Amino acid sequence: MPLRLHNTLTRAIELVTPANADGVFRMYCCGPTVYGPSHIGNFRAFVVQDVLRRALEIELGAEKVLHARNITDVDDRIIVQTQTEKRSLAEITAHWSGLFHADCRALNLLPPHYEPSAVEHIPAQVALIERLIFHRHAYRADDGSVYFDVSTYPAYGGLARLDFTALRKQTTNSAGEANLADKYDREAAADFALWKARKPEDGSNYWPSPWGEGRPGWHIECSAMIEKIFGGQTIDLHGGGIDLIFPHHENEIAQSCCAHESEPGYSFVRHWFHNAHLLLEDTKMSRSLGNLYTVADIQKMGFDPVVLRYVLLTAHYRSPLVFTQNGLEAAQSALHKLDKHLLALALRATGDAAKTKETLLRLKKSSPKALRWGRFATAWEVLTDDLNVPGTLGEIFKVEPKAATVEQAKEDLEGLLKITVGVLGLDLPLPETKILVPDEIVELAKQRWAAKQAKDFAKADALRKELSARGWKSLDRKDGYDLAKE
RNA sequence: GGUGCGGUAGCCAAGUGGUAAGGCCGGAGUCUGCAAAACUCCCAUUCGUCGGUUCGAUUCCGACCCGCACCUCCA
Repeated sequence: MPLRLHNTLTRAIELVTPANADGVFRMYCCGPTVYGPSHIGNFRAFVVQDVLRRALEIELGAEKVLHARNITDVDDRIIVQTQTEKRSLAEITAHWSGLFHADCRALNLLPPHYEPSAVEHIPAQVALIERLIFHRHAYRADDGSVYFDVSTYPAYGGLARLDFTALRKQTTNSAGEANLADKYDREAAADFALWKARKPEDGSNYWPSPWGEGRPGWHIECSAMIEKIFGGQTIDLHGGGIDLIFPHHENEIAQSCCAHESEPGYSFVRHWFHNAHLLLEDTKMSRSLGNLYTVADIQKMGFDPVVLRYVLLTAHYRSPLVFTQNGLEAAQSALHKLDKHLLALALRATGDAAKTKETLLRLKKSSPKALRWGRFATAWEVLTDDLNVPGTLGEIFKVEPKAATVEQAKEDLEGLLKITVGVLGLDLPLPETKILVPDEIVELAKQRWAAKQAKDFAKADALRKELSARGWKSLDRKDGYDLAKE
């Protein structure tokens, strides 16, 4: 079955296919604003987009997918930081984007083919704003800021399906606060900034423009970078968190469509792909609320990032997902189970325990598209229905790791690797975790093993209790033992 | 208030007009001195509530209750 996905624009499940004659699928995803650590809720979006990309590469071939994800490195909050921390914008954004990339690697995210920076695309943004002013979709305010005139784009609100006549009359926002329209020098509350005029508190963070010094507004960067990277043609898919539907993506549509109004039939994006949020105790995880966890926090809790990746995939991408410690533990156990299935199939396929590791490594290095599905074809079928990852996981576990024949084991081994590592990006098996054992624990364990060898079970049991009191346990084998934390 | 999404076992979570996938936890057993690991088996007469349509609804329709999100900082 070809891949089908929910499209926010039409609210329907649609086939995702490349529109262009070259057969290349072009996707753009809104990336992080690098003013602080990215949290695991941010990564839900990037993990989901990564699975989509991998699925597209399976379907179309890796060379037929182009993926762009921007870095927002100019923004009000970053500029405030340059002043409070007395560091340059470049210094701050380099620091946080470096950490972001490290987290991406830890989560096994494929690097995008393009990773444009907003600061590096200021001329492209200025050029786009000029086009909008030329076509009378934007106006310069007295202070030198430029705003998009929403009233010139009748289709505005189409993505979010908001009623703008009602919205304009609204005098309070969701929190019951007064509408902030008057704070800005714009003609209508719905108008949004394309260019923000320089203010004294901006420090050295301003750029020249035909309207005076200042900096670009947020929404224009994506429109400009998409234009630049993909040559102004319609792109196949645009992704982001559900919170970006309005106003960010709504505004992008308005900007890009108005800039192209001289081209009849122009469409900006064919398919809009939005994921629901990660929640913490029924509340959205967000930087402003301060209720966030980072990838580093998860590692400090003793979990490998692949466990987090699994957790982020346990709910369908359009459903909210509540993050809990319990969820991490369940994910770790489930991954362990998959790991066992993988080893069982590899052992059967190779018939030789010594060869399994080497075989697994070799298969993992090969292109996922080249691998066979075996009995995991149904898992893929389920995935193609709107990226139903929970359903896919169910299908994966339904396949008994006992293959009927060696040939089937070989095929299944490829299939299991293809779906888990190749599509879901769950890089199994789990790396063996190295644990530091205190000397006193090592000594107690030695004594216990000696007592056990001497068949002094009373002493051995007493020592096991000693170990337990210190939080450790001995896992005995025939020829020795391992130590583990209880 | 407007708009949208959702309420499925102890927890997480798919799904379908024909009688409930899967994961975690838990229980029983096999095997080991013990413990663990591993393996086998068990674990929702029921899908928020109340009505309706239907031979039949968890699945469709209506009402209601509850939760979450968005309504110009947000992945």
